[in-house]
Amino acid sequence: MRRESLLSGLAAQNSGPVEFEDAFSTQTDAEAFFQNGTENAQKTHYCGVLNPEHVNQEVKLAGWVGKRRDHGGLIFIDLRDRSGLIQLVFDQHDGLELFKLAECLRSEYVVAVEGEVLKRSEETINRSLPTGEVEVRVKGMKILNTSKTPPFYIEDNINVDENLRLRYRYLDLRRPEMLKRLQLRHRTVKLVRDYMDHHDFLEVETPLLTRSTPEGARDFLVPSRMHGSSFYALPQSPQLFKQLLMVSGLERYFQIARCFRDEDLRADRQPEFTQVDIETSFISTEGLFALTEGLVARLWKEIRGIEIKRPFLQMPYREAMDRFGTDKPDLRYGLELVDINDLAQKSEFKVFNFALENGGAVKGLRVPDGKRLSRKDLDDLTLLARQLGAKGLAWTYVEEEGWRSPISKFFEQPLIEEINRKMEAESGDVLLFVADRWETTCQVLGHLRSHFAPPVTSAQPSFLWVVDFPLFHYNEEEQRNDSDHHPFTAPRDEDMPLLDSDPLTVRARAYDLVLDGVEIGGGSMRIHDSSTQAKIFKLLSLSEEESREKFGFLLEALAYGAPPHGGIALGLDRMVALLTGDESIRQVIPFPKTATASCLMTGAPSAVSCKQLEELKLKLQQQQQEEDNEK
RNA sequence: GGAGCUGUGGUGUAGAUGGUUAACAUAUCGGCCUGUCAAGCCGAAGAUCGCGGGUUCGAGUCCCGUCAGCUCCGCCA
Repeated sequence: MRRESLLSGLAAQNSGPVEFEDAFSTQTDAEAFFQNGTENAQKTHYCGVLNPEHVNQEVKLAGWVGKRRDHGGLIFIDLRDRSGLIQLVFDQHDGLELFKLAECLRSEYVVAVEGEVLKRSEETINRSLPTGEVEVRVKGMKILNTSKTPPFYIEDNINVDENLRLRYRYLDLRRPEMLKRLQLRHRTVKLVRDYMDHHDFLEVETPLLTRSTPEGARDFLVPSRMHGSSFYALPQSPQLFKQLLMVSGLERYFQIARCFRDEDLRADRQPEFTQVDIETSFISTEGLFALTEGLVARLWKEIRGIEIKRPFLQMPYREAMDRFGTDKPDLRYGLELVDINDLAQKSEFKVFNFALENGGAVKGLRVPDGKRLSRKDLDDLTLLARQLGAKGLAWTYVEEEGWRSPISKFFEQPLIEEINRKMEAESGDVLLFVADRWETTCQVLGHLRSHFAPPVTSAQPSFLWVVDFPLFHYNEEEQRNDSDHHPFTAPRDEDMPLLDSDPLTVRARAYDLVLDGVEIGGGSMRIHDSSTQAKIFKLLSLSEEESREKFGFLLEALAYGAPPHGGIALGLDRMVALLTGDESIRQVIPFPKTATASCLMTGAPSAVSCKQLEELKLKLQQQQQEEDNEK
C-alpha cells in the first residue's frame, strides 16, 4: 500500500518532459529497510536521503568516493551510493590519524564512515544538491577497497566513446543516470507483474532450449551433446508454448520473456531482448486491446505521470500505408502522402503513366516551405529514394507562376493547378512524387516523410493500433507466400473464402501497437482448430510431412479441445526506452551487444576448445578444409 | 550482403592547402592551501595519431586495404 501511494505521489510531480525520479525520494524506504534488517550493518542510511531532519544524528554510511576537494587542513569528499551524494568533511582538528587516511582517498575508493550530520551554515548550502543543506563530519573511516583511476568520469552527461562504456559497463552502470535507468526498468517490470496478477494472469516460464522451427527470423542454435548432430534453438518468442498453455486450460498467461533472433542489429534491435508476452483464451480482439491499453496507460501514468486517452485509435494497415507510408506511423505530425493516381493519368509524364499501367500507384508528398531545399538537397533525396527501392524521385518547386521542375513540361497548367489543389500546395513548397508499385511508392514516400518530421512539441504520446494486416505476403526470393505475422495467426472470418481464390488479399486478425512511430508490440488471434492450421501450413508451401514433422505437436494439441485464444507481445526494452526518452534500447539494457552482436566486456562470442567441439561432435569448416588439404 | 559517419596522451577535443620539438582542456602524480562543491595556485609526467601497406625527400594530414564502434538499407515483427 505504501508503495502505491509513493508511486502516485511521484507521478504527480513528474508530468513534464522525461525526468527520472530520485532513486529514493522518501526517507521512509531506506529507513524501513535498515530498521528491518541487520544485513547491512555498515550503513544506517543511504547517502542521498540525508536532510535537515537528520541533524545531530550519528550515521554510518558506505559508498564510493566521488569528487575530492582538498584544502590542506580541511578535506571535502563527495560520498556516493545508489541513492545519491552527500558531502563528507574531514577536519585535521578531529584527529591526525583519520585525517592522514582521508588524504589517501582517491576516486572510486570504497569507504565506510561514521560521523555526525551537521546543518551547513547558510552561505555554504549547496542548492543544486538534494542533500546540500547538510554534511557529515566524519569521526571514523575504514577504506574497504582502493580503485584504479577509472577510464571515464563516473557522473551523468559524460561524452565518451560507447566502445569504452561497453568495455567497462560495470563502471558505466555506476553512473547515477544509468542506475536510475535500471531502477526505472525494475519498476516497469514490477508494475507489469502487479497489473497482470491483478487481472488474474499466471506467470509461467517456458523453455529456452527448444526446437528450431521454420519461418520468422534466423535461430540461435545450441548443439546437443547427448544427441549428436542435433540442435536446440533459443526461442524467437515463446509463441508455441503460450498457445499450448491455452490448450492446457491456463486461460490467462503472461511472462517477462527473453527472446532471441539472429538477425542484424539496429538501435532498437538486440539479438536477445525482452518481451511482455501475453496470451488469453475466450477473449475478443477488443477485449485484448482494452487489457493492453490498461497496462500501457498504467505504465505511462505511474512512471511518466501522463494520463493517456483511451481507447487508442485504430487504423487498418492499408490506410496506414496509404496515408503515412509505413505500418508504424508517427501521428504526432501531418505531412500525409497524397494519392494522385487519377491526376497522374492525365499527364504526359511516361514514368507516371507506366507505373499506373502496371497496377502501381503515384503519390505525392508536400514539403512545406520546400524552397529552402537546394538542387543538391533534391538530388540527395533522389539518391535516397533510389536506395530505398524506388526507380526515381520526381520533384518540383511550387511557385506563383507554376512549377519549376524538370518534369513541368509534361503537365498542362490546369493539371498543375489541380494537383496543387489536391496536395494543398502553396507557393514556396516543394512537391515530391514517387510512381512505382503501390507498396514501394508508399514506403519510399513514408521514409521521406519522416525525413521532414518537425521537432516534437507535444508531450502527449500518440498510441495507435494498426489492424487488418494481410495474412500473407509474397516472398520473391523463395517464390512463395510467407506469413506476414506468423503461421498461427487466424484469418478474418469473412475473408476465409478468399484463402483458396486470392490468398494475398486475406486479412489477418493481427494487430500492432504503435507509439510515436515505434512498434512496441504485436499479436493476433490464433487459429484454434487443426484443420484450418493444416490448411495454412499448406498455403505456406509446407508439405504435409514437413508440417507434421515441425509442428505435429501443435496440430495434435489443437485437436484436443483447444479454446479460442489470442495474445500480444510487448517489447519491454523499447517501452522502457520510450519511458526514459532514450534513442537506443542499449541505454536500458544492462549488458547490451554491439552492432555486430559482440559483448565488449566479456568478449563474447569466443572460440571454444577442441575438446568442447569434440564432445558436441562438431567440426569447424576451417578445420575440415585443413584436413582435406592434408589428404 | 550494401551505404554513410567516427577512430589523435587516461578522457574529450584542436591540428587549412602534406613540412622540423603534435596543441588545448580535464583527469593523473608531487607541492602549497581550513569552507569547497566544475575548489584554487605552482610544478611534473603522459600520445610514433586504430592497425597494415602505398605515394612522397617528408604522411596525423593523400591513396588502398583492414579492424572496431555508431546510423541506415537489405534482413528482422
